[in-house]
Amino acid sequence: MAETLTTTALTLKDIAREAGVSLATVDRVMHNRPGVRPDTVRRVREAIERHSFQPHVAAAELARGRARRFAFVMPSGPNPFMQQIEAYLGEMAGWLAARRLGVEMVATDVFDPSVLAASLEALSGDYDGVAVVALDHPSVRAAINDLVDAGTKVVTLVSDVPSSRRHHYVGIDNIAAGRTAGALVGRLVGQSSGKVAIVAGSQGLRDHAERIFGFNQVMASEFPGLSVLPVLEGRDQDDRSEQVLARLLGEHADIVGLYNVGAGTQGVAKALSDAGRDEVVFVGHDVTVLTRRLLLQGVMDAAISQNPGHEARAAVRVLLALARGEPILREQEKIRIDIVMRDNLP
Amino acid sequence: MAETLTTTALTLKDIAREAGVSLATVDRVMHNRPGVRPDTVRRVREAIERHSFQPHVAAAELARGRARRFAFVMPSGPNPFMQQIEAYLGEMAGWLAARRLGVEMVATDVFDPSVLAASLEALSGDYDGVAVVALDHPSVRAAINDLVDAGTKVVTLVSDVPSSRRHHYVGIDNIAAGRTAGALVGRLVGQSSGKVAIVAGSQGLRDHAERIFGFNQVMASEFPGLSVLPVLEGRDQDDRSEQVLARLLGEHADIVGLYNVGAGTQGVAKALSDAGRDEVVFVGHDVTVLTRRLLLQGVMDAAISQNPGHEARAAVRVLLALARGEPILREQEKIRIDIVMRDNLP
DNA sequence: GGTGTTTTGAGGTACGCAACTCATTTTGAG
DNA sequence: CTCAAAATGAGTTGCGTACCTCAAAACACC
Repeated sequence: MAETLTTTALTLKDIAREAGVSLATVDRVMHNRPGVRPDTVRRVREAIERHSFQPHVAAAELARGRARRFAFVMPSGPNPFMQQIEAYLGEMAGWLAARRLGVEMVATDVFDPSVLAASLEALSGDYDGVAVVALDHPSVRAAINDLVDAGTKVVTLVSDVPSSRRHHYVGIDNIAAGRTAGALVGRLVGQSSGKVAIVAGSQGLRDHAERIFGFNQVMASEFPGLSVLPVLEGRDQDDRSEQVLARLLGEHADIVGLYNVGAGTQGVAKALSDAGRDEVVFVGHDVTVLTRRLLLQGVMDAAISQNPGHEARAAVRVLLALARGEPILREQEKIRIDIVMRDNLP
Repeated sequence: MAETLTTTALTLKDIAREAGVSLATVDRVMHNRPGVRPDTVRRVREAIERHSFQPHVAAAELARGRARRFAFVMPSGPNPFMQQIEAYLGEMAGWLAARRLGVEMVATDVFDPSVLAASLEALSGDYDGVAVVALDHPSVRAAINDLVDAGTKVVTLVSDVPSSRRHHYVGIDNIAAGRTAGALVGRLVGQSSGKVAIVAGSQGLRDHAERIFGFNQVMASEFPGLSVLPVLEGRDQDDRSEQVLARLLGEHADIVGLYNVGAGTQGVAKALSDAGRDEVVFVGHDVTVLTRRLLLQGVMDAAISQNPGHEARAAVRVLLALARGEPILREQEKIRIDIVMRDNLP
């Protein structure tokens, strides 16, 4: 009836006795320190295995004394999504303090590879872990690898650098996000013909490119009657997004769907309403004060969201687990693609 | 440029010096032990506030010695959702062991108030925390309150008992879930007239009743052209759900939408396909092996999901935070209503 | 057998806090 | 002013690990 999921209550001392060695030797084995004969190592390892011994995380943490420092390298300038991440880190202040974790924000121009790389290099040695919103570029990749080689734990946040040796990526699968957007636009349009517009920040950004790729995939295979117009680039700015979209709306009277890949949402919404085209199915990204209002007003039909709070917390937890040498709860740290409509606004 | 979010590195000793008292007195204040003058209490509290001092969680955990025990009271019998929760707890085994947390599963008949109440009473005194999938019934409420009075931390899981004094509810807002289902059915149907069917387990179950309420709310206000048929009760069983739905489909040729509130999904799907009505928009709950397949096949159009892994982990984290007297990260522990379609299947 | 090197044992300290005891000081009532 | 009660100080122990030193033992090599 009552089934226990955990067992351990042993200490290092028990392992030492079990393996017939002293505490010091067990300690050497546990931390891969030299000076233990291979045969002895094996005996100790076996004793650990046999009881599936786990060091008491509280004791380990206390014993090491030294506090840990993490750095979050984020875009400078006003970006609502990043501000939310920062805000959530602020909310964790108590949690962090109780664990003697120091988290520092480092603002930099993440869109300039050399500047970003320099910022990363500057962190070397001072931090136990670094979370970075990274551009995928050779010099950035090299900077990340240098950090890793120096023993710093590195996670990429929101935007990945898969070719680097970063330990983990905390963010969504952007191709799947684009596919989801495509499925939503297609389904919500609910008719078999018409045109669909895409507004992106830049096709040079990895995440935007991936989203567009996924979007087109679904449109082509599942909604062949809908024709996708060439991608507009709004540089994630409101005014520019508004201009390019307004022109497009003027040229095509039969636009029935719109996918806004990045930011600049305010401008997109304005172009739509100024043109009197509120009936166009409008799917965008992220739940912010603005998109929340647009959803409630019915201007936006759905938002694809990656929970910034979850990303912030996941990044911290992953860095901490990496630093402690603990396994990562992959399922927990996976960032899900949320579909947010008016009625499930968080 | 680099902005620090945390400060603390103080110890109890520093607070004692700061307040001009001894360690013993600080300890008395921290743990609300008697024998300290109100004025002294104030001085110590102020010193703690001033530096926003937080006890080192690792040191505190280590010092208390005793391991913590939590019990999960779950429905007996095969229930995929509950099995998933149990599985996720299993995945946390290492995490739990490293923190010397014992988690035990207690299977019981949660649908029988007296049996459930008795199971809860039996736990009294043995556990630091209890998570329970609870029926909302006076005797269950009383049992929960008794546990709380005995100092045990109690969280309700999946299904709440709001009238009890449980410390926390880990689960979704079921009215909002129903509203979300309504919005999806309405939008995906994409036409202004037709009938919509509802299959529920029982209208006596709190969560089902709430979902139906939310669903009807949205249908009435936003999709007046769609008429909702009387609720079918399938007792969460496949065969019964299939029978009642098959009969209804025979009676109404103009059913365009279907909301399956609880389990019995297999039967619902079978009734639909046997009747050759695959075009009906079908929205249900939870991502299981079955619903995943149905979504991929296009039989189901969307699933409203509450992440069971998140619920399991949140319950453990909340119980631990409660037991330690730590604040709860509400944003983190809030269970979101996920909309899952084919392209964002987790 | 002697020498030098590697491996191991033994032991200690520190980490920050909880929980406790016991002695001492302060306070307030009579 | 006295005495008991209340308040406070001082100190101890233990939690399980990390990290360090020093000495002893085992070993390899000539």
